[in-house]
Order: sequence, then structure tokens, then C-alpha cells
Amino acid sequence: MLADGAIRPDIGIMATHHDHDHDVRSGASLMAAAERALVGSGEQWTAMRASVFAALSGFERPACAYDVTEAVSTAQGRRIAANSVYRILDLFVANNVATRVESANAYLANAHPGCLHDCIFLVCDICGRAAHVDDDQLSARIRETAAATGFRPEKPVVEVRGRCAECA
Amino acid sequence: MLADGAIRPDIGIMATHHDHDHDVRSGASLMAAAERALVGSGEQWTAMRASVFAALSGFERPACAYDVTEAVSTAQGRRIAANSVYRILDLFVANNVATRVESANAYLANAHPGCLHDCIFLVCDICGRAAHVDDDQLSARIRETAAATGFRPEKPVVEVRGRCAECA
DNA sequence: CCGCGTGATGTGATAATATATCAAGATGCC
DNA sequence: GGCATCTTGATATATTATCACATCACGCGG
Repeated sequence: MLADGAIRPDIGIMATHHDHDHDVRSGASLMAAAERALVGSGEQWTAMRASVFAALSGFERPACAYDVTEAVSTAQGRRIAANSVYRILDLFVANNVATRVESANAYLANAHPGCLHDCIFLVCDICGRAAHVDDDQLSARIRETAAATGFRPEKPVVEVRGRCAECA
Repeated sequence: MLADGAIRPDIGIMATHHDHDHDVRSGASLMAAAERALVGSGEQWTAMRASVFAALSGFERPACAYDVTEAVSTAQGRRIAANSVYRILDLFVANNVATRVESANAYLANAHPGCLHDCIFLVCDICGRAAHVDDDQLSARIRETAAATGFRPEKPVVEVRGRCAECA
């Protein structure tokens, strides 16, 4: 479990173009929100899932499945199998409680579950941290551009690699 | 070597917002362009590299490194090691002669080497084909959005997953 | 021509990421 | 409790990617 006020996976508080409100949750509040999101989708919120979510949200940058496995194993004092973690991460992604950063083969807890966006990630090649930006207008343009060719967009993957402000 | 007129990796001829001219090359012409691009960067154009490029451009969809390895091995009648192929693919990507599709762990020959764009890929989840779109205006907005947060964009990864017109 | 330096490739091992299969356990429902 | 279903564990395997070091090929100065 992550204490309130601890470092959050959403680094930087980068400005976004939000035209609506939603809290960027942290710690216990974030866990509760994740739980609600899963339960609301008819999924169970088990001890294992809570443990994986806690581990994931304890990282300050996208974490690969094996890092999460390590963290969960440490937290539980027993060896957890990677495939269990994969299953749960997949479930999280499917329910918008976590996101997969494709260009890093890694996962990030979603700081505002229940709020649906096409996420844009700014991934720092130096420190590995990822900031997310929600720009619905830009996302819409990306989808439109794709749709204009007859393509049916389902899930835009937008990950800008580069250097974050701290590492610049 | 790929015969002129064979199926090309750029499927679909999707309309793009080009404000400048460059041919979408194919077959021998594409090979020659790739060679020029590499040689122009001070890299060698070896038989092995030609072979890898030919194999890569023979696929009609993004191909993973091991598929390329298979194809090269078949073409040469001897076993080629995957790491050699990786080395060459990395070199191709670094020199803009091929592109890596991050969300598919796969590579695609660049149909117009020498022409620098932030590529946008439309990747079909059904047939696996990828169309690329160059929309410099949209790319610029993505970079601007990233830069507005203090982030220094180096390489935007924009890959829209969905269904292509044929598979819709 | 020879030897040397450099870059490319080969060989073999291994790491890192991801999935499949089936058994066993937990949970909800009646 | 008993049954159906969902979840997790255990194990194996597949797929993707990298590393270390030997060898080869080529150009170039001597």
C-alpha cells in the first residue's frame, strides 16, 4: 500500500487540456477508485489484484511486468508467478485501471480510473519516467486523420519519446 | 530481391497530407534508394544488408525480426543468426530506411527513405497490415503539445490500432 | 606484398518479455 | 453443502532482444 503523499506515477503535473473535472488520485484514494472501477465492470477486487495494483502504483515510472512481479513477491514474502501478474495487468488495462506503454513494454497505473481518454505519454529516454497528457482535441484529430483513410481507429497509441524537463 | 509490381509494404495508398513530392518507391528502385540513404550516411551497403532489406520489403505487413531472419535464411540457403538481423534492422531504423512499429514489435521498410517524417501508422488488429500516414501538421501539433509541458520531443511514436478498411 | 586497424558478421549463450495448459483453490449462488 | 464459475498457482514453453567474443573482409600505410 502506498501512503498518501508518496511519489506518484504521474510525474510532473504537466498541464493538460481538460474540459472537465476529475481528481488525480493518489494512495488509498487511488486504490479505492481502481477498486470501484473494476467492481463497476463486474470484475472482482481480490487481494491479489489489490496487491498488484499497489505494487504498480508504487513505481514512479512505467514498470515492466517482471518488476511488478518482484515487488508483489517482496510485499507478500512469497514467490508470485509472472503469469499471474500478466493476467492481472491485462485485466487492469482492459478496464482502464492501468495503461500499457508500448514503446517501453511497461505498465503504469492510471491516476484517474473511470475517466476515459486517449492517453498521450511523454516518455523520457533518460530517466524512464512518463508523464501523461490528455488532450482530447488532439486525440480527436488523430482519430479523424486515421478515419479519413477508411481506417477504423480503436486505440491510438501515442507515446512521445524524448527528454523530460528534468533531464533536458 | 523483390520484382517491380509485387505487393508492397505500404498497403492501401491511403491519402496523406503531403506538401512536397517524393516517390513511393518499390522493388529495385526502393533497394537503390535504401542503398543511397545508407551510403549517404557513411554506412556500408553490404550483401547481408541488401539481403535483409530485400526480405523486409518482401513482407506486406510489419515483420518481426525473427520472420525476417527466416526469410533471409531461406533466401540464402543457410542459417542466419537473429542477432545479425537485429543489428542490421537497428541500423536501418537509425538511418530511416526502416521503421519499427512499437506496438507490434515489428519492422517495416520505409517506402521513401531520405524523406524525414514523424510517421503515423494505422495498424490493423485483424490482418496485421500497417498503413502509414504522414501528416506534418498533425505531427507538429503532437510535438508542440509535448514541448508545451517542458518536455523535449525526440521521436513521437504514433500508432493507431484498429481495423483497416478491408477488415472493417 | 604484408601487416594492421576497423567495421561487419558469425557463434553461442543468455536475458527479458509474454503466453499456454492444466490443476487447484476461492467465491458466489442456489 | 454442492455446483458453476472465476481466480490463482505451477510448470512449461514461446517470442523477442542483447551480449561477449571470435573470425572474416577490406582498405590503407609501410
